[in-house]
Amino acid sequence: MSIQSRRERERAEREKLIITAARELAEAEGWEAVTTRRLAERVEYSQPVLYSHFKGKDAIMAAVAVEGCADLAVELRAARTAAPDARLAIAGVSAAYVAFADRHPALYDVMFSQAVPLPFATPEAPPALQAAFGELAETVRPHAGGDNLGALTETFWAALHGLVTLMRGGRLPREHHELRLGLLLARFTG
Amino acid sequence: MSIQSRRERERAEREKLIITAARELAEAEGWEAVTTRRLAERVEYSQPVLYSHFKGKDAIMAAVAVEGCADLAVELRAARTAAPDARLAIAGVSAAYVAFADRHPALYDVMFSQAVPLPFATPEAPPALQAAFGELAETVRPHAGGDNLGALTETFWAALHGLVTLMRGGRLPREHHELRLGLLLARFTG
DNA sequence: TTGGGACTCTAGCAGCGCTAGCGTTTATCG
DNA sequence: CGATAAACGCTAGCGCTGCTAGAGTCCCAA
Repeated sequence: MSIQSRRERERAEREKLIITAARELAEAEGWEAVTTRRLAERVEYSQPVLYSHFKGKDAIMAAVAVEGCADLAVELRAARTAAPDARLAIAGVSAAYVAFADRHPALYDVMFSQAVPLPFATPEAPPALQAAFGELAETVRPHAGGDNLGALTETFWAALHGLVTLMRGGRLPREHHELRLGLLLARFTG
Repeated sequence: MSIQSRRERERAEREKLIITAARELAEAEGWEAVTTRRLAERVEYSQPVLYSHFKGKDAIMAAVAVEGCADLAVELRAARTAAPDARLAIAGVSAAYVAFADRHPALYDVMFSQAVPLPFATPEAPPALQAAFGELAETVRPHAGGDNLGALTETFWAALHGLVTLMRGGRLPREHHELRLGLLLARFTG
């Protein structure tokens, strides 16, 4: 029994190693630089080993995305609980969200922009993902009034996401970012 | 003189043919199906001909994106001018925007999501792109109050873009779409 | 008619995601 | 302890990608 469990543990460690290596490579050089060959070389195994852990490159990206969601949830929670009132909370959480996307562009992309094989808007979505959304919802709640909290949170999230992605794609000028964020907050804290 | 101009005209026609073929292929099967080989076969020329017109696949995508912007501008203008008042105008334009993204997902992606070699948020941006943004700005203007029109338009656009992309990426449930759009409009038409 | 230049083609490079099948290493059982 | 079988990771290779060098053809001007 102990031998088998040791092998399972080693397998799990290697899987974690693959995910971490993929994330580091992506964050350092972007996802286009994450090839199965480079990834295999980095974890010091041959290419086919990757496929004994994951169905394909997409699945590796999905695993990285889940990790990213957990990290984001932690940061959003910290920003929310550190704020003295609801108004500063939504401002702080928004700033934290944008800062996360800015600090981890490749991670953010795989979480929310790229197509990855993950269930998102369903009860089967990864808990880390639901946790991140939950933090946003708790932040929005005091400003919801009579509106549907879930839908309002989704709308606010979408606005943040749009600001982040359009700016990073060069579609919006960086210089007015703070102004835009302020306008958005004004419209959602009315 | 006439011979040279004929050749230039034929060259321009072929370039247009390439762009149209790329767009049709992308709209029918997505950008991952648009390979230089398939595209060359479709226009009945060899691969290298593509590179005598465009620097690379990215440049072809950029040309398609510009075409898409022109189309979008036309549709937004139609929706805006058909509305009887400012409130219905912003609702109609928003609906037209979302409908455009829904009908032309590949086109929308290359315009606003994918990385393409185009100047966006600068005076050198393609006129078609500025026209599309201008339509949005004219729609937002009556609701701007004392706020900076450009920044407010950018913010509203970002919100629409976020709703569209998160929904199409499976991050937002489709069923609450109308509700979310309504909440957004309520917040921006105060 | 002929020389020269513009133009398009064939063929190929390096790299991609992914996998079949071989060889070694490892655990189990007589 | 020694033989057997299975688990495992490797090498090698497939079909594809974007892109390009260089050969060959065609057309226009003198």
